Amino acid sequence: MEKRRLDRDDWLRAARHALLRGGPAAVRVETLAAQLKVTKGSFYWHFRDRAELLETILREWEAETAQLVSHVNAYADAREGVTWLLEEVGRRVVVSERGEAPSDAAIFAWSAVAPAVARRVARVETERLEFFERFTGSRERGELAYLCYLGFLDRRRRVPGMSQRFKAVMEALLALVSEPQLEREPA
Amino acid sequence: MEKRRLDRDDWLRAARHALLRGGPAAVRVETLAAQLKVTKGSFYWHFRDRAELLETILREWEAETAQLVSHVNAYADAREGVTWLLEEVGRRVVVSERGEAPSDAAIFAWSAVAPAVARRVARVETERLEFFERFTGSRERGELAYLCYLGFLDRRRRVPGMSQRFKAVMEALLALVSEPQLEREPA
DNA sequence: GCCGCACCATACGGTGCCGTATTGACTTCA
DNA sequence: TGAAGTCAATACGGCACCGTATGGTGCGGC
Repeated sequence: MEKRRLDRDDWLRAARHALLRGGPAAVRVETLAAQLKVTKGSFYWHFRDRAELLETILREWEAETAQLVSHVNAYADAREGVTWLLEEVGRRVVVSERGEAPSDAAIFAWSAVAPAVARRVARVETERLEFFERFTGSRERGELAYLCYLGFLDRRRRVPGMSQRFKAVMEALLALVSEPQLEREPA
Repeated sequence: MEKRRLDRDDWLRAARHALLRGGPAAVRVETLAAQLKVTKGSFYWHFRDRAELLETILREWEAETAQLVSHVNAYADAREGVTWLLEEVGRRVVVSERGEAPSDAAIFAWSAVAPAVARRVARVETERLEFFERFTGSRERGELAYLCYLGFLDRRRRVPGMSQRFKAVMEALLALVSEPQLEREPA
């Protein structure tokens, strides 16, 4: 039944899932081993130690998100880029819940309790913010849009079925930040 | 030097701070004891166990936030309520970093890794959302505004000095969601 | 058919943490 | 002064986890 031997990626999948659900503290070698129905003898074959496992997950995320940014920046028309981005991120929001890919939500929650991770996450975020700034034509609105995305990731964990609303919420958001700012009435 | 004897609230302060910085996994009896320069013999005088400590923090937060909501709802004019709210929350954002009061940021990060906490947080959030809905006159914009607040709490952890920008960011946000939605152009 | 490699099991020492039990010390007030 | 109450130190058993050391097992190649 099932596969008998595991590879490095089986461990990574399990670890990503644990990280998403319970944070870094839940990524424990012996617990993962139990879930995978092997002993930790297997783990220490594929990884030097627990730190290497976590570091690998973080690096994967950095690579994936960097690729995403560079891809969306390749669009001449920012609006087209956003359309593609929404589609793509919408997909990832789903697959990452299974541990198939690194997840923004997991990494952000992790960064909240690990300053070293927070610094690396912040570096990635500047690229994202620059994109949103260009898209909305305003540093201020770009930031607000991004904060909204962050809030969605957070709140989604508390609201079952919110993942399905991703596209709808994001489109409402873009409609808001794309509107030209109205003039303040002089009196 | 300093105070010699501790009371329950000394432990709570330390625990809130640890929760904010490192999440629930960082709230450890012996670690807190070391920080407070006593042994855990003291802790188990003031609390039945670790669970009671965490439960107390959560309850305090629930009580504080409920009070906040009911106070802001007492304003006949929602705009006045928001003005007060911003002032008040801006204050708390600062004091909570010292552990003096329960912090939204700490609780939310906690709820990300503890489903039982997430359920209780979600309950509180419906009240908040209802207020923002009334204020913005739109369920959609109210939600977006709240998501933005959540995002701010998250991102603030990665950006030193962002707390100072709280008021500015929130005012930009309110300006955005208060604007009457423009009509979609028919063609 | 057996050799070697890739993967896993077993067993161990070490550490950090929880919670209990017991004793000690300092304070308050009769 | 002495008894009761409050807070803290010490010492212990237990568990979960990390990482290591070493032995076991199946499978491809020769």
